[in-house]
Amino acid sequence: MENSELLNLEEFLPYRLSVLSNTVSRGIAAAYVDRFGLSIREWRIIAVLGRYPGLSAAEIVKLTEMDKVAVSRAVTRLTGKGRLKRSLSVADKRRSVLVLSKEGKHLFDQISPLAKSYEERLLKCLPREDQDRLSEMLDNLQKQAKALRPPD
Amino acid sequence: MENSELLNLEEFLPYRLSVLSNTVSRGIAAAYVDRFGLSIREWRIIAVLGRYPGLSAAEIVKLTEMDKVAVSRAVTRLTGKGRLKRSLSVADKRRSVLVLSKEGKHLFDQISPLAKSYEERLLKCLPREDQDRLSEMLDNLQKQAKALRPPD
DNA sequence: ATAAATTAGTTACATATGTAACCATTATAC
DNA sequence: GTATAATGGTTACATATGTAACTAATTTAT
Repeated sequence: MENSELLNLEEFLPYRLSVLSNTVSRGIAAAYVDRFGLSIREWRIIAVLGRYPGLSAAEIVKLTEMDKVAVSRAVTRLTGKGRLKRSLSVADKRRSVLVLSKEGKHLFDQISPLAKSYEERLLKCLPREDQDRLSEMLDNLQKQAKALRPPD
Repeated sequence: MENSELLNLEEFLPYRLSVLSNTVSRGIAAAYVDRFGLSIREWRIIAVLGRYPGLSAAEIVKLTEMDKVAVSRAVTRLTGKGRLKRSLSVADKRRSVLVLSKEGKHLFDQISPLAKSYEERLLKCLPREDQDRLSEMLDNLQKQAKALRPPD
């Protein structure tokens, strides 16, 4: 066995992405989980609906790459807490139509600046041109990762 | 409220990192989870011990940013399945000394090339110089994210 | 030398998660 | 038009997970 075939975890991109993503997600979560009683996934749904009101659960799944059961459950919880309003599409009675309630919007308005502030501080470690380049690379990687993924 | 303060999820780095990391992790997991009966976290521990035999659980925690309970449990499972050998440090009887068993090594040898092959295919979407630059950026981001994280 | 604090690791509990099976509705095939 | 397939979403089950409380060993302070 060639040593070069063995994995060096510290240089392994998937591993580094995972570690970074966990560190970052927890860093942001620290700013809202306790304060607003919102899980990371719930916040993600608030955030996506804040941007795109009226999405269905399936559309949230596509946008966020979250599991559809996870979305269903988070939506149920958020609706139960009055942070989301759920109705059925007239055109297709299977589809839900999801929008933030007044309270949900308020949450979105409060957490958005916290999240953006975190991002800003995080990106301070990169020069502006690197930031743009990173953004492009992440787009490309995401497309490639999706292409490599076996069909469900 | 200025619109610029509101979050645009698609441009939000933490979100994009999370989505990418999930897509990638699942993409690789598809190659080993069913085939070798190994969870993502178990594989991560195999991988890190393949590289650094003799680590303690706490050292694995530091290296991987995994939760210490998660590590403890994965180690217990792996030991139970005969994929890991656990002994106690002579110098400090609290510390475990963890090494791959023969079977664990075999797993590491089998999965490493699969993982590396995935990484190679993933990185094909970036020119070589971008790859190097990405690597640097991820290092910087990781350091920054750790610095921003509130102390435990 | 001993009490208090720290560290390594595990356990118990409540909650979260993934998989598969399941309705209900809509689309497709014939 | 009816049977079949596909889609949106939920539920049930087994497992996985995070938090906090815990034991045991070691270190630090006095």
